Amino acid sequence: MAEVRWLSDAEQRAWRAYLEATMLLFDALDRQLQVDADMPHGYYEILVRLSEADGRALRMSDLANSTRSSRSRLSHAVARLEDRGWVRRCAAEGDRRGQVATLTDVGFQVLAAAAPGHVETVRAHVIDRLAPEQVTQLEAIGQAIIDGLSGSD
Amino acid sequence: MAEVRWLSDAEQRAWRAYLEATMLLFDALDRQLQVDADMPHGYYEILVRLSEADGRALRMSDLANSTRSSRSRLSHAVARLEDRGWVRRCAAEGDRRGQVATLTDVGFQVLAAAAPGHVETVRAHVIDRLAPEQVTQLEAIGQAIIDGLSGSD
DNA sequence: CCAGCGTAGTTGAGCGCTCAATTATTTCCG
DNA sequence: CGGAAATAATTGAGCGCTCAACTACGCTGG
Repeated sequence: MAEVRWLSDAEQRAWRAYLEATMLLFDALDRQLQVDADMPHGYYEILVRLSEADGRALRMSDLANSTRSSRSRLSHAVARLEDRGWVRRCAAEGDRRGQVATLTDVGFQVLAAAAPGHVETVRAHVIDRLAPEQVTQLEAIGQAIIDGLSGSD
Repeated sequence: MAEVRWLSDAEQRAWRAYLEATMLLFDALDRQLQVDADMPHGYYEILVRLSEADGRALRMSDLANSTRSSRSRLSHAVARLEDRGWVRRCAAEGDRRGQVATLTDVGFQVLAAAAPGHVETVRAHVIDRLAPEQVTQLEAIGQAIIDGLSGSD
Protein backbone atom coordinates (compact mmCIF):
# COMPACT_ATOMS: atom_id res chain seq x y z
CA MET A 1 0.00 0.00 0.00
CA ALA A 2 1.81 3.08 -1.26
CA GLU A 3 1.38 6.51 0.27
CA VAL A 4 -1.46 8.55 -1.15
CA ARG A 5 -0.23 11.22 -3.53
CA TRP A 6 -2.51 14.06 -2.44
CA LEU A 7 -2.92 17.06 -4.69
CA SER A 8 -0.59 20.02 -4.26
CA ASP A 9 -2.13 23.43 -3.61
CA ALA A 10 -1.87 24.40 -7.26
CA GLU A 11 -3.36 21.09 -8.38
CA GLN A 12 -6.14 21.37 -5.85
CA ARG A 13 -7.01 24.89 -6.99
CA ALA A 14 -7.06 23.85 -10.63
CA TRP A 15 -9.16 20.78 -9.97
CA ARG A 16 -11.69 22.66 -7.88
CA ALA A 17 -11.91 25.53 -10.34
CA TYR A 18 -12.53 23.09 -13.17
CA LEU A 19 -15.12 21.21 -11.13
CA GLU A 20 -16.96 24.29 -10.00
CA ALA A 21 -16.89 25.88 -13.45
CA THR A 22 -18.20 22.72 -15.03
CA MET A 23 -21.05 22.33 -12.57
CA LEU A 24 -22.16 25.92 -12.97
CA LEU A 25 -21.79 25.67 -16.72
CA PHE A 26 -23.66 22.40 -17.18
CA ASP A 27 -26.45 23.67 -14.98
CA ALA A 28 -26.67 26.84 -17.05
CA LEU A 29 -26.63 24.96 -20.35
CA ASP A 30 -29.22 22.47 -19.21
CA ARG A 31 -31.48 25.17 -17.93
CA GLN A 32 -31.19 27.26 -21.09
CA LEU A 33 -32.02 24.31 -23.32
CA GLN A 34 -34.81 23.19 -21.04
CA VAL A 35 -36.43 26.61 -20.95
CA ASP A 36 -35.89 27.68 -24.56
CA ALA A 37 -36.12 24.37 -26.37
CA ASP A 38 -37.80 22.00 -23.92
CA MET A 39 -35.02 19.41 -24.00
CA PRO A 40 -32.14 18.33 -21.80
CA HIS A 41 -28.60 18.72 -23.08
CA GLY A 42 -28.32 15.01 -23.76
CA TYR A 43 -31.11 15.15 -26.31
CA TYR A 44 -29.49 18.09 -28.03
CA GLU A 45 -26.29 16.11 -28.40
CA ILE A 46 -28.14 13.22 -29.98
CA LEU A 47 -29.91 15.49 -32.45
CA VAL A 48 -26.61 17.16 -33.37
CA ARG A 49 -24.87 13.87 -34.07
CA LEU A 50 -27.75 12.63 -36.17
CA SER A 51 -27.94 15.89 -38.11
CA GLU A 52 -24.27 15.57 -39.03
CA ALA A 53 -24.48 11.94 -40.14
CA ASP A 54 -25.01 10.72 -43.69
CA GLY A 55 -28.73 10.65 -44.36
CA ARG A 56 -29.23 12.06 -40.85
CA ALA A 57 -29.21 8.47 -39.65
CA LEU A 58 -26.96 6.34 -37.46
CA ARG A 59 -26.90 2.85 -36.02
CA MET A 60 -27.79 2.89 -32.33
CA SER A 61 -24.31 1.65 -31.40
CA ASP A 62 -22.57 4.29 -33.46
CA LEU A 63 -24.79 6.94 -31.98
CA ALA A 64 -24.00 5.64 -28.50
CA ASN A 65 -20.27 5.79 -29.23
CA SER A 66 -20.37 9.25 -30.72
CA THR A 67 -22.36 10.70 -27.85
CA ARG A 68 -20.24 8.81 -25.32
CA SER A 69 -23.31 7.32 -23.75
CA SER A 70 -24.22 3.81 -22.76
CA ARG A 71 -26.46 1.71 -24.95
CA SER A 72 -29.05 1.73 -22.23
CA ARG A 73 -29.09 5.49 -21.86
CA LEU A 74 -29.37 5.89 -25.60
CA SER A 75 -32.19 3.38 -25.85
CA HIS A 76 -34.20 5.26 -23.24
CA ALA A 77 -33.40 8.63 -24.76
CA VAL A 78 -34.21 7.64 -28.34
CA ALA A 79 -37.45 6.05 -27.17
CA ARG A 80 -38.47 9.40 -25.72
CA LEU A 81 -37.27 11.30 -28.78
CA GLU A 82 -39.37 8.95 -30.89
CA ASP A 83 -42.41 9.71 -28.75
CA ARG A 84 -41.86 13.38 -29.52
CA GLY A 85 -41.59 12.63 -33.22
CA TRP A 86 -38.06 13.99 -33.49
CA VAL A 87 -36.40 10.67 -34.31
CA ARG A 88 -37.60 7.49 -36.00
CA ARG A 89 -36.21 4.00 -35.53
CA CYS A 90 -36.15 1.26 -38.15
CA ALA A 91 -34.49 -2.08 -38.60
CA ALA A 92 -30.96 -1.99 -39.99
CA GLU A 93 -30.31 -3.67 -43.31
CA GLY A 94 -28.05 -6.67 -43.19
CA ASP A 95 -28.14 -7.19 -39.43
CA ARG A 96 -31.46 -8.06 -37.93
CA ARG A 97 -30.25 -7.16 -34.45
CA GLY A 98 -29.52 -3.62 -35.50
CA GLN A 99 -31.65 -0.50 -35.33
CA VAL A 100 -31.05 2.72 -37.22
CA ALA A 101 -32.13 6.02 -35.69
CA THR A 102 -33.10 8.70 -38.20
CA LEU A 103 -33.66 12.38 -37.52
CA THR A 104 -37.11 13.40 -38.75
CA ASP A 105 -37.79 16.69 -40.50
CA VAL A 106 -39.54 17.89 -37.38
CA GLY A 107 -36.50 16.86 -35.34
CA PHE A 108 -34.22 18.76 -37.67
CA GLN A 109 -36.33 21.88 -37.39
CA VAL A 110 -36.43 21.62 -33.62
CA LEU A 111 -32.65 21.38 -33.62
CA ALA A 112 -32.31 24.32 -36.02
CA ALA A 113 -34.52 26.38 -33.72
CA ALA A 114 -32.58 25.38 -30.60
CA ALA A 115 -29.06 25.79 -31.97
CA PRO A 116 -28.69 29.59 -32.02
CA GLY A 117 -29.68 30.00 -28.39
CA HIS A 118 -27.45 27.16 -27.33
CA VAL A 119 -24.44 28.50 -29.22
CA GLU A 120 -25.02 31.94 -27.76
CA THR A 121 -25.01 30.43 -24.29
CA VAL A 122 -21.79 28.54 -24.95
CA ARG A 123 -20.22 31.76 -26.24
CA ALA A 124 -21.47 33.86 -23.37
CA HIS A 125 -20.26 31.50 -20.65
CA VAL A 126 -17.16 29.96 -22.20
CA ILE A 127 -15.71 31.00 -25.52
CA ASP A 128 -16.15 34.76 -25.23
CA ARG A 129 -14.73 34.70 -21.71
CA LEU A 130 -11.48 33.12 -22.86
CA ALA A 131 -8.53 34.57 -24.75
CA PRO A 132 -7.83 32.82 -28.08
CA GLU A 133 -4.81 31.04 -26.65
CA GLN A 134 -6.93 29.76 -23.78
CA VAL A 135 -9.30 28.21 -26.31
CA THR A 136 -6.34 26.38 -27.80
CA GLN A 137 -5.19 25.33 -24.34
CA LEU A 138 -8.63 24.03 -23.49
CA GLU A 139 -8.65 21.83 -26.56
CA ALA A 140 -5.26 20.37 -25.67
CA ILE A 141 -6.29 19.75 -22.07
CA GLY A 142 -9.55 18.15 -23.12
CA GLN A 143 -7.77 15.98 -25.63
CA ALA A 144 -5.27 14.81 -23.03
CA ILE A 145 -8.10 13.73 -20.75
CA ILE A 146 -9.95 12.03 -23.58
CA ASP A 147 -6.82 10.14 -24.61
CA GLY A 148 -6.52 8.74 -21.12
CA LEU A 149 -10.12 7.65 -20.90
CA SER A 150 -11.09 6.43 -24.36
CA GLY A 151 -8.85 3.40 -24.19
CA SER A 152 -9.25 2.37 -20.58
CA ASP A 153 -12.97 1.70 -20.89
CA MET B 1 -32.48 39.66 -34.66
CA ALA B 2 -28.73 39.64 -35.11
CA GLU B 3 -26.87 37.00 -37.05
CA VAL B 4 -25.87 33.96 -35.07
CA ARG B 5 -22.20 33.97 -34.22
CA TRP B 6 -21.44 30.29 -34.82
CA LEU B 7 -18.28 28.80 -33.42
CA SER B 8 -15.13 28.83 -35.56
CA ASP B 9 -13.42 25.51 -36.25
CA ALA B 10 -10.93 26.05 -33.47
CA GLU B 11 -13.65 27.06 -31.03
CA GLN B 12 -15.77 24.11 -32.04
CA ARG B 13 -12.89 21.70 -31.53
CA ALA B 14 -12.10 23.15 -28.12
CA TRP B 15 -15.71 23.10 -26.99
CA ARG B 16 -16.27 19.53 -28.12
CA ALA B 17 -13.03 18.31 -26.60
CA TYR B 18 -13.95 19.92 -23.29
CA LEU B 19 -17.44 18.47 -23.44
CA GLU B 20 -16.33 14.98 -24.35
CA ALA B 21 -13.52 14.97 -21.80
CA THR B 22 -15.85 16.13 -19.08
CA MET B 23 -18.50 13.53 -19.83
CA LEU B 24 -15.99 10.70 -19.87
CA LEU B 25 -14.36 12.04 -16.75
CA PHE B 26 -17.52 12.56 -14.72
CA ASP B 27 -18.73 9.12 -15.67
CA ALA B 28 -15.42 7.63 -14.57
CA LEU B 29 -15.38 9.54 -11.29
CA ASP B 30 -18.96 8.67 -10.50
CA ARG B 31 -18.39 5.03 -11.24
CA GLN B 32 -15.22 4.85 -9.18
CA LEU B 33 -16.90 6.42 -6.16
CA GLN B 34 -20.01 4.32 -6.61
CA VAL B 35 -18.08 1.06 -6.82
CA ASP B 36 -15.38 1.75 -4.21
CA ALA B 37 -17.28 3.91 -1.73
CA ASP B 38 -20.95 3.35 -2.52
CA MET B 39 -21.75 7.02 -3.05
CA PRO B 40 -22.31 9.37 -5.95
CA HIS B 41 -19.90 12.22 -6.52
CA GLY B 42 -22.39 14.74 -5.16
CA TYR B 43 -22.35 13.09 -1.75
CA TYR B 44 -18.58 13.10 -1.72
CA GLU B 45 -18.58 16.84 -2.34
CA ILE B 46 -20.93 17.41 0.56
CA LEU B 47 -18.83 15.33 2.91
CA VAL B 48 -15.68 17.17 1.84
CA ARG B 49 -17.19 20.59 2.47
CA LEU B 50 -18.48 19.55 5.85
CA SER B 51 -15.15 18.00 6.81
CA GLU B 52 -13.40 21.29 6.04
CA ALA B 53 -15.83 23.47 7.99
CA ASP B 54 -15.43 24.59 11.60
CA GLY B 55 -16.80 21.88 13.82
CA ARG B 56 -17.48 19.84 10.70
CA ALA B 57 -20.81 21.60 10.52
CA LEU B 58 -22.49 24.07 8.18
CA ARG B 59 -25.85 25.76 7.77
CA MET B 60 -27.83 24.16 4.97
CA SER B 61 -27.72 27.37 2.93
CA ASP B 62 -23.98 27.73 3.28
CA LEU B 63 -23.53 24.11 2.34
CA ALA B 64 -25.74 24.64 -0.69
CA ASN B 65 -23.70 27.65 -1.77
CA SER B 66 -20.36 25.96 -1.28
CA THR B 67 -21.38 22.87 -3.23
CA ARG B 68 -23.06 25.00 -5.88
CA SER B 69 -26.25 23.05 -5.52
CA SER B 70 -29.85 24.10 -5.11
CA ARG B 71 -31.50 24.07 -1.72
CA SER B 72 -33.79 21.35 -2.91
CA ARG B 73 -31.02 19.09 -4.11
CA LEU B 74 -29.17 19.57 -0.88
CA SER B 75 -32.25 18.83 1.19
CA HIS B 76 -32.79 15.56 -0.62
CA ALA B 77 -29.12 14.65 -0.47
CA VAL B 78 -28.67 15.43 3.20
CA ALA B 79 -31.83 13.51 4.02
CA ARG B 80 -30.29 10.45 2.39
CA LEU B 81 -26.92 11.05 4.05
CA GLU B 82 -28.73 11.26 7.36
CA ASP B 83 -30.41 7.91 6.70
CA ARG B 84 -26.97 6.44 6.22
CA GLY B 85 -25.79 7.97 9.47
CA TRP B 86 -23.06 10.03 7.78
CA VAL B 87 -24.58 13.40 8.59
CA ARG B 88 -26.82 14.70 11.37
CA ARG B 89 -29.17 17.66 11.20
CA CYS B 90 -30.10 19.87 14.09
CA ALA B 91 -31.81 23.18 14.58
CA ALA B 92 -29.62 26.24 14.22
CA GLU B 93 -29.19 28.49 17.22
CA GLY B 94 -30.70 31.92 16.92
CA ASP B 95 -32.80 31.27 13.85
CA ARG B 96 -35.55 28.76 14.21
CA ARG B 97 -35.86 28.38 10.44
CA GLY B 98 -32.30 27.23 10.14
CA GLN B 99 -30.79 23.77 10.12
CA VAL B 100 -27.18 22.84 10.66
CA ALA B 101 -25.74 19.76 9.02
CA THR B 102 -22.96 18.08 10.96
CA LEU B 103 -20.62 15.38 9.72
CA THR B 104 -20.77 12.39 12.05
CA ASP B 105 -17.71 10.39 13.05
CA VAL B 106 -18.92 7.59 10.85
CA GLY B 107 -19.31 10.04 7.99
CA PHE B 108 -15.81 11.33 8.53
CA GLN B 109 -14.41 7.82 8.46
CA VAL B 110 -16.34 6.98 5.32
CA LEU B 111 -14.88 10.08 3.70
CA ALA B 112 -11.37 9.26 4.90
CA ALA B 113 -11.73 5.80 3.39
CA ALA B 114 -13.05 7.13 0.10
CA ALA B 115 -10.63 9.98 -0.41
CA PRO B 116 -7.46 8.12 -1.46
CA GLY B 117 -9.18 6.22 -4.24
CA HIS B 118 -10.92 9.34 -5.45
CA VAL B 119 -7.72 11.39 -5.49
CA GLU B 120 -5.92 8.61 -7.32
CA THR B 121 -8.64 8.64 -9.96
CA VAL B 122 -8.44 12.40 -10.36
CA ARG B 123 -4.68 12.10 -10.72
CA ALA B 124 -4.85 9.24 -13.16
CA HIS B 125 -7.36 10.86 -15.47
CA VAL B 126 -6.54 14.55 -15.15
CA ILE B 127 -3.61 15.88 -13.18
CA ASP B 128 -1.01 13.31 -14.14
CA ARG B 129 -1.99 13.60 -17.78
CA LEU B 130 -1.32 17.33 -17.86
CA ALA B 131 1.93 19.27 -17.90
CA PRO B 132 2.37 21.63 -14.92
CA GLU B 133 1.63 24.66 -17.08
CA GLN B 134 -1.57 23.03 -18.27
CA VAL B 135 -2.67 22.68 -14.68
CA THR B 136 -2.16 26.41 -14.26
CA GLN B 137 -4.02 27.08 -17.50
CA LEU B 138 -6.92 24.92 -16.39
CA GLU B 139 -7.27 26.91 -13.19
CA ALA B 140 -7.35 30.19 -15.12
CA ILE B 141 -9.88 28.86 -17.61
CA GLY B 142 -12.08 27.47 -14.87
CA GLN B 143 -11.89 30.72 -12.96
CA ALA B 144 -12.89 32.73 -16.04
CA ILE B 145 -15.97 30.57 -16.48
CA ILE B 146 -16.85 30.78 -12.79
CA ASP B 147 -16.52 34.57 -12.85
CA GLY B 148 -19.04 34.76 -15.64
CA LEU B 149 -21.54 32.50 -13.96
CA SER B 150 -21.39 33.31 -10.25
CA GLY B 151 -22.93 36.72 -10.65
CA SER B 152 -25.48 36.10 -13.35
CA ASP B 153 -27.48 33.66 -11.28
C1' DC C 1 -48.14 45.57 16.41
C1' DC C 2 -49.36 43.16 12.65
C1' DA C 3 -49.41 42.76 7.43
C1' DG C 4 -46.72 41.73 4.01
C1' DC C 5 -42.53 40.43 2.10
C1' DG C 6 -38.26 37.96 2.23
C1' DT C 7 -35.58 33.95 3.80
C1' DA C 8 -34.73 28.85 5.24
C1' DG C 9 -35.75 24.63 4.31
C1' DT C 10 -38.70 20.62 2.90
C1' DT C 11 -41.68 17.88 0.01
C1' DG C 12 -43.68 15.24 -3.98
C1' DA C 13 -44.20 14.48 -8.80
C1' DG C 14 -41.91 13.53 -12.76
C1' DC C 15 -37.82 12.76 -15.61
C1' DG C 16 -33.35 10.92 -17.07
C1' DC C 17 -29.71 7.91 -15.81
C1' DT C 18 -27.43 3.55 -14.05
C1' DC C 19 -27.25 -1.21 -13.36
C1' DA C 20 -28.51 -5.81 -14.13
C1' DA C 21 -31.24 -8.93 -16.53
C1' DT C 22 -33.37 -10.27 -20.92
C1' DT C 23 -34.19 -11.17 -25.90
C1' DA C 24 -32.58 -11.82 -30.35
C1' DT C 25 -29.25 -12.40 -33.67
C1' DT C 26 -24.56 -13.27 -35.48
C1' DT C 27 -19.90 -15.06 -35.34
C1' DC C 28 -16.44 -18.20 -34.12
C1' DC C 29 -14.40 -22.50 -34.25
C1' DG C 30 -13.77 -27.41 -32.96
C1' DC D 1 -22.61 -28.33 -38.94
C1' DG D 2 -23.77 -26.90 -34.17
C1' DG D 3 -23.13 -25.14 -29.58
C1' DA D 4 -20.83 -21.34 -27.08
C1' DA D 5 -19.52 -16.77 -26.92
C1' DA D 6 -19.96 -12.20 -28.68
C1' DT D 7 -22.79 -8.35 -30.24
C1' DA D 8 -27.17 -5.26 -30.62
C1' DA D 9 -30.56 -3.35 -28.37
C1' DT D 10 -34.28 -3.10 -24.92
C1' DT D 11 -36.50 -3.24 -20.43
C1' DG D 12 -37.62 -2.32 -15.47
C1' DA D 13 -36.31 -1.11 -10.91
C1' DG D 14 -34.31 2.25 -8.27
C1' DC D 15 -31.90 6.60 -7.42
C1' DG D 16 -30.77 11.52 -7.72
C1' DC D 17 -32.10 15.79 -9.66
C1' DT D 18 -35.34 19.62 -11.10
C1' DC D 19 -39.30 22.31 -10.63
C1' DA D 20 -43.06 24.15 -8.29
C1' DA D 21 -45.64 24.32 -4.27
C1' DC D 22 -45.59 24.58 0.51
C1' DT D 23 -44.54 25.44 5.68
C1' DA D 24 -42.44 28.09 8.96
C1' DC D 25 -40.09 31.80 10.68
C1' DG D 26 -37.94 36.64 10.64
C1' DC D 27 -37.89 41.45 9.53
C1' DT D 28 -39.56 45.99 8.43
C1' DG D 29 -42.73 49.95 7.79
C1' DG D 30 -47.02 52.15 8.31
